Amino acid sequence: MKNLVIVESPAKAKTIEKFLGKDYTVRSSYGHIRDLAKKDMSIDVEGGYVPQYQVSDEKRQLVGELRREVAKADKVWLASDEDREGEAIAWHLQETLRLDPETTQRIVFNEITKTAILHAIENPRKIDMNLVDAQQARRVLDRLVGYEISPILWSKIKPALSAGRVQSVAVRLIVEREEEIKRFKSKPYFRVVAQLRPVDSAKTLQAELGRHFDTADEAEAFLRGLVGATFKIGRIETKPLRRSPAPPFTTSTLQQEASRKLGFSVARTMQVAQQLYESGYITYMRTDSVNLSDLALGMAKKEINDIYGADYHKARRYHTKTKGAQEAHEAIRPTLFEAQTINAEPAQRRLYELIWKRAVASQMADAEVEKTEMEIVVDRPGEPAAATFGCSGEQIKFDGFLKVYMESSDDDENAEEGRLLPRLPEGTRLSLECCTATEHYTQHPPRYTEASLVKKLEDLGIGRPSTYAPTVSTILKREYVIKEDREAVERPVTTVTLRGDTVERAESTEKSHAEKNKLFPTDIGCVVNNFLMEHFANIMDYNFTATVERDFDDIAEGRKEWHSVINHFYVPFHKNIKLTQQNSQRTTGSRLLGVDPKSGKNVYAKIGRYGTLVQIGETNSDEKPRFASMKKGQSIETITLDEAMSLFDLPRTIGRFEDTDVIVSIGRFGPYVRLGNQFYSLGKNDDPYEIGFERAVEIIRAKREADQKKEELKKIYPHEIGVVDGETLKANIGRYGPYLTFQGENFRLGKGVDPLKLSVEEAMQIINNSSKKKSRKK
DNA sequence: CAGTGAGCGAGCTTCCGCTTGACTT
Repeated sequence: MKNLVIVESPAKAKTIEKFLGKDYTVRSSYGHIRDLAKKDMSIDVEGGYVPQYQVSDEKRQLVGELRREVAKADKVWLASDEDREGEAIAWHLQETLRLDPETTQRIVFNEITKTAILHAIENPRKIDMNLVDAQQARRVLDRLVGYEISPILWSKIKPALSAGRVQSVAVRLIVEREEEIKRFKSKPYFRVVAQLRPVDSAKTLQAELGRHFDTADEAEAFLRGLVGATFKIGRIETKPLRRSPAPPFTTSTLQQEASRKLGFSVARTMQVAQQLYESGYITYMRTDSVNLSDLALGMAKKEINDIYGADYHKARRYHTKTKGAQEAHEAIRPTLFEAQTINAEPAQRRLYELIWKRAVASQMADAEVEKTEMEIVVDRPGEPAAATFGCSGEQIKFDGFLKVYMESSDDDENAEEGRLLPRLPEGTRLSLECCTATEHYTQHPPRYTEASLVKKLEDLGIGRPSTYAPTVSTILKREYVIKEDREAVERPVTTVTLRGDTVERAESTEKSHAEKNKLFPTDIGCVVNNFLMEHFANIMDYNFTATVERDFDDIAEGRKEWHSVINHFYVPFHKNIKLTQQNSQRTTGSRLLGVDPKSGKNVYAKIGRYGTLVQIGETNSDEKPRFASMKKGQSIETITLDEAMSLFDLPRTIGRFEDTDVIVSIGRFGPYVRLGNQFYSLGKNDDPYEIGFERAVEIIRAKREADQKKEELKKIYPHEIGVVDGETLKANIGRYGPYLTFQGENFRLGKGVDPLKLSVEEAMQIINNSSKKKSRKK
């Protein structure tokens, strides 16, 4: 009997094939094989929302191969994931491969072990059409929303913009956070810290006053009142504290920790995780589950017992609280817990170690901490109300999981270090060494990083593990948001110090927090967001996804019919689309900056077809207005009239070289120097408004030299190294340096390898070592 | 590839979720 099993991922197929023996062929569908056609809506709205599905060009060959496998097989098993999308993949396979629903077996397993798979094989079922319909509703809704709103943006704001259930809400979060920050008024306040010395002790104790002061004067008055005061230890409270480890990684928590601890972007995290997955080091990296399989629990236990001892082990099962989680996979964990680290390139090794630590720690004992809080009572002469200072200390009694892993938080600056307090009895008298009031500023709410945006989206139940990274890419690519750094700014701080009987004030500066890789909304992002908020408030509602997800659940449970759910949404939505298209004005975000002193005409900043621009004169006047694109970093809201006027300084003629004008300007692809009809791109640090003649000529010469080098390389490459099995083996040169070509495939060369000096044997060795592609094909 | 933003009009852009290669101006 010949069996064909189809799963979603090729790496999974490889593993499963080993468990099933020679009667089973395991193939992969590589995700969805069919989807709505890209062009047009591809939904017959009038005919009752019939989706028009299509096998895409990239999947056509695969579908052909699967058809041939089906023809050879007696029985077909559809083993895609056990969730809405997985069920739909199975159904699309059944339809496209023309499988008989009566004989086709649908199986699911959420653990890749022999027992789990054999158990699945023994318990096949039919495709659950309710679940499929829930997916169809999800798919159709997203298409309707995206493909009906986007064209409105093209006509009302700018071409090639986009809107969608997920991306538009992501942008909204960033725009609103920026507005919050703009509204935020940073206020100074004074923290008072005292250095106290217990009698007969050399060691001082640091304690902080329980309240803050608004002004230096108030702080000073307080400090003066401390002159002649007596200090003694009041209540001491010691309580045991337990800390528990965080659950093992999901996609979103991995992205957050890799961002905080390793500085990875979410895309990089996913790329490296994919490599680890394909090399068999970790389980699947796109998951919303915190569950560990029994196998994993056993391995973790053994590993912890071996390394740290049985005291450090505690079996724990975690449960997902995430909204809309589908839990088709395990949490992200090492496949083999015994490998504490791996021999791989640094990024892979570091991410792996992070995953290992988090997974292992999740099965370890609580940390036991003793927390001591000490109150210090101040008796001031002539002052009836007592002032109290406080200090706290921590002592780790048992480190437990902390031995392996500590989760980071986004604002580590405020992390309190657990310091130890001296053991002193209540009532101990203390003498005041000094007391300082230091000025601080209240902090605005933090801007989102890629990873904290993902966390927020996950909290709202918006988006899926497979789309977090692509969603971030989309809103960056559309230029709704940009990733930027903000340098720390210096601000004045006053400190007031009491030492002995004298109070002194000192002025100094402190630096605010620098921000790195934070997400800022752009002008386009803000204008699009305002437009969508005004006309499509329901789609922009943070609860929109959660609400429709409830409908999808109802469909999956058979309580609702999907067409009627879509109809209920679409009728008012489409009416609104038509109304908005007819009635809303073209939106440019235009702002009047002032009057051009030369012409007396109005100067505006606004969004144009190709980005933000500055305009002198009226659009609807007889005389055509003058335009200039804005520079990177400028925005409609903040650009000044002077800055705007200076944009018209280009093109500049800065001298003559080789009897030709040297002209500097900015083009479609950035700033350039032009000599006749030859163009030379400016460097990253060159400012076209400032650049001088000498630097321009330097750029021209450098480019010519580089071009000449390229010409010479072209003469050398492609370089034939030799002939193997009747196929020529060549070295070629591309954008990323030299590479090898053999049998129609390309192979990377390591750094420092001179392709011209390679022998045939050496080259073949490089090919054989790096050709994972080939071994897979065979 | 190197201003285009007026006006004319053709043709294009766009969603979310599932999954990996392919790729050297």
